[in-house]
Parts: sequence; structure tokens; C-alpha cells
Amino acid sequence: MNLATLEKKIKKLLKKDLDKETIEEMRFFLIKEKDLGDYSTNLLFLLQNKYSSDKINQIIEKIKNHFYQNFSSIERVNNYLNFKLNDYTLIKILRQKYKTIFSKKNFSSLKKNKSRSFKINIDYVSANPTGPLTLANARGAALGDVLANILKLYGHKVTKEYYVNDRGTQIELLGKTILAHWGKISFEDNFYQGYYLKEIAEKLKNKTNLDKPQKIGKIASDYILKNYIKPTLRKFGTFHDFFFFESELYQKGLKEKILKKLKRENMLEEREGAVYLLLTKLGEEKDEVLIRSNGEPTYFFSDLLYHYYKFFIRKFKIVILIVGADHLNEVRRLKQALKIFKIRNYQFQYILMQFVHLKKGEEQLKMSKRKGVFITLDELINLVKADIVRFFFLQKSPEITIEFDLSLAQKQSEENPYWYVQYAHARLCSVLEKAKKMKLSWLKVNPQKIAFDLLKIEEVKEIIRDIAKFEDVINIANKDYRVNILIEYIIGLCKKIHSFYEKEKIIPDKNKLAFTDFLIAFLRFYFLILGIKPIKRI
RNA sequence: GUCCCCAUAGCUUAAAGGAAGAGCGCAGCCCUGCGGAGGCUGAAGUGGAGGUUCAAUUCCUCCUGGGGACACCA
Repeated sequence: MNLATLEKKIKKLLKKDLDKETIEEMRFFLIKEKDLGDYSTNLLFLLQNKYSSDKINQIIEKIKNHFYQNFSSIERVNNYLNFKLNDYTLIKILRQKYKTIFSKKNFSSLKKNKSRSFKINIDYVSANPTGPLTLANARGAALGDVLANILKLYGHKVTKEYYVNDRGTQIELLGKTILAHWGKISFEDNFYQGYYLKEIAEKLKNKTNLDKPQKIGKIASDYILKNYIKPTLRKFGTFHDFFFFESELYQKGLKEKILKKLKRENMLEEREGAVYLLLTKLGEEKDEVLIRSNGEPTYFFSDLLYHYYKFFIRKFKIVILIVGADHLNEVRRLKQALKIFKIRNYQFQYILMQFVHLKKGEEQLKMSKRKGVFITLDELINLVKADIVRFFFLQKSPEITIEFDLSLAQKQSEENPYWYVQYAHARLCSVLEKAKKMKLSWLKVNPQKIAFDLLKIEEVKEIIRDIAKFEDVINIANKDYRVNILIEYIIGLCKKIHSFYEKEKIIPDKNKLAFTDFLIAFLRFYFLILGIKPIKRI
């Protein structure tokens, strides 16, 4: 019995007793204050002005009678209706979790209903291959990884994708920069200024005799992707399934095909030699240039082709984009444009992350890849463990602007709740270690067998109540793509684990040892979702 | 100028319109028991003015203060 099930069942139960509006407005939510219970609903608030108190009491009775097996109490408090899970239900849920955790085939064991399983493409990081990854890219990486895991948990087929902009103006500029380093042309102000370019120019010197900037840029970008970006991603623990190259879009006649389609829809117009997409017809403020007057396609056009390719050739049902807030306009207009191809709202979703600002004490550092002012992700994770950086970003919801203080990086790393969570895991591990040395044995965890005894212990019961809500929390995280609540949850759970450890002597009680074993498995499973490596010894 | 995001405890932050929750820091207490990077107790909070609602940190309007976007750049 989780929150979603309770909601579904109660709505069904009361369908004939209540009006449609009330059924629709009924909400169920987790209770934060543990003494009040586990689940609550706004039902009684909705009823108070519509129905007589007799009728209301009748409905409460009906609910109580129907659910007495699952809850130890169903109580009306301040007009909330609060449900408290009973031991029987807790154990039942525990048994399900037990199965989920130990059958970890690609996470896909949470949902039995495979009919709502979609082919999903999630596109994240996708930084231009003109330089190393920055601190800001890590935010997207952490978010994307966890989101992909959650979607997998729901049984979706997920492709984690990195879109590589390996052509166009920026690549040409990159090429020119390399040429300048070779001394073939003179430097200009807008060239890339990062220190790494000198290095790359040196490396590529013997490999090519080309002098077309676009081609050299492409070679340099491949080099950067392979030697700077990919190794950093690996180090950070982010593994994309697929790297898609923008240049590929222009090799298959796709461009002509799309232009033809758009023309047929009367969505194109030529002005002063440029081809415009008439987004104003779709309610946008301005039209969008697809082909510039010099014949070059714009970035927006590439994006349009790319998404057509994703939806209609690679057959993804849903595409999720994780991008920085500066892409808001772009991505919103793209969504509009995709409607021309009958892509529906739910099929194209985007998550906007606000910026990560870098500062050093009081000094604001303006990050700019072109000017070469930024801290690379690589430098950062040499300073601070990758998983701590990951934890740091996951903790914060995407819509807040983050000020990252470099001079506090070390401090932030030490004070990070990451340690609090890892410490809970490490402590439990060390207890089992010790028990093993003492040649103690315990049943390989079977929650059903051990739980009835253990539920008498207050701390254990609180832990199990938390674990029972695992699925509810995943549901919430999935619904609005708010992964930060996963961090809230694990901190709360670890608080209870610490408390359990502090108050209960685990060795040599076999039940407690078995429970400890289970907790370790649960934490590891959870860490897997977060993309964090569990530590046995700190 | 138009649009988007943000403002919660000393700091970093969380809250599907539902009973403001954490971490760090601060004050006090707790190691013969397995890790004190811990436990327990406490002080401390929704920027301002209206509105909608049984109920507003959450939605609406305005104000103030921060960040970002508004190219034939990507």
C-alpha cells in the first residue's frame, strides 16, 4: 500500500458517494511529522462545506472499514484524515523492497505494468566540443544521470545522449584559433583563448596539412571530445550511451526533406536571401532564420533536424532535454516548431537549470569558454571528490542559481551531507565485518522473518516506515523531475540509521545483524540510483 | 523595455495549495557498545503590500533586491 495505490483505491471506493469535482480535487500526501501518521488527505476539507457532518462521518467510517487491514489508525486530526501504516503492511512493503533490491536487472523491477514503457531519449551535458567541461556541466551531468536511472526504474527504455556540435561557426572559429597557433594567420580578439588550445595545436601539428578552418576545427573538436571531455565524464561517473554528431544531420538529405515538408505546410518564407521559419504563425513573437543568406544553416535548424531525426527516424517517443537557463527561448521555440510535425507537449520536455556562478571569496569570476575563464570540471574533481560534487548539485533543485565559492570548496566538501550518508553505510559495514570476525552468522535477509521481532524497536520501526515510502518518493521525483527530494529522503533515512546504531547494540543479535545486512543492500541500491559509490571505510 | 528564474534560521537549502523539514554553525548533555565524520536536547526562519482559498513558502497583482534571455552566434 503506497500513496498512489491508496489514492486510487479511495477514489474508486467513494466514486458513488461524492461528486466528480471532489474526486478530482482530492489529494494525498506524505506526512512530515511522524507522530501524525504516514499518509494524509485533504478530503475532509473538501467535504466540510458541501456535506452534512453525518454524511462526512459516514464516509470516514466507510474508509476505516475498507482499510482497517492496512492501517493501525485512520484518524481525523484538525480536519486532515491521517493514515498510519500497521506492522503487517510495513512488512509486506519491506518484502517487496527486498525483491526489488536483490533483483537489480537494470533497475526495471519497480513497475510491473510494462504497457506504459516508452522509448526515451535524454540529452544532457552536450557541451560544445571547443574546450574542457566546466563546473556548470557537472550540474547537468548529475541531474541527467539520476533522471535516467529513475526512468529506467519505471521500465522505460532510456538512451542517454550527448549532442556534439561539431560544425558551424564555432568550429570554424576553433579551426582559425588553431591556425593562429600554427602561425598561419594572425590572432583576432574573438578567438578561443584557453590555455589548452596551445597544447592541442601542438599535438595536431604533424597530423594535418589542411588549412580550411572548418576542417581543422572538426579535427580539433574530435580531439577535444576524446581527450578532454570523455575522460572527464568517465571520472565524474557519467556514461552516455550515445554521442550524436551534428555533422551527421547534413549527410543524409535530411535538410532538403525537412525544407520540403515545411514548404508544403506553408511555414517558410524567403527574405533578403535568408530562409525563415514562420513561427509567428504559431504564436511566437518572431520568425526564426533556418538558412542564412550565405547558405549556412543556423543552429536552430540543426536542432530542428536533430529532433526530427530523434522522433521520426530513431523513433523515440519522448525526448528530454536538460539545458542551461540561457536556452529557454531556444528550447521553447523549438517545442513550438516541433508542433508542425505533430509532436505533442508531453513528447518534448525540457528541464532548465539556472546558472552555476563561480566566485572566489568576494570576487565574482565570469566564466567564459571563449575567453578561457572558467574552472574545468577536471580541476575541480582533483580538488574535491567527484561524488561530493555530484551530491552537492543533486541536493539543489534546478531552478535555483548556485554560487559556487572556490575558496570554500574544501570546506563545502568536508561539511557536505555526503559524508553523513556515507558514514551511515560505512558504520553498518564495519559492524558486519566485526560480526564476521567473531564467526557470527545470521540469516540471509528475509524481512518477513525478522521484522516482527524488530518492529518492537522504535528506531527500527522508523527506518522501516521510511523504507516503505521509497516508492512514493521515487514517484514524486519522477513526476516533476525533482531529483533533489531523493537527497532529502536519504539524509532523513540515514539520520534514523545513525540513531538506531547509537541506541541498539547490534552484535550479537542475529535479527539485528540480518536487518543491518538488508540496510546495507538498500543503501547500495539507492546509491546506485544517485550514481554514488558506497564507501565501506571512511 | 519585454520575457524567464530566485528571495525561507547566522550560512547552504527542502517542502504535488495541506500541519515550515534538514545539513553546517551555535549552547548544553552522552563514549567499558560494534567508527565521536555519531546520538540526544535547545535557541533561531517564509523580503514588503494587497488578493484568491477551509488552508498560501507555494497561485494572482504590485513593490524591492539578485541572476539570466531577447542575432542571418551557438
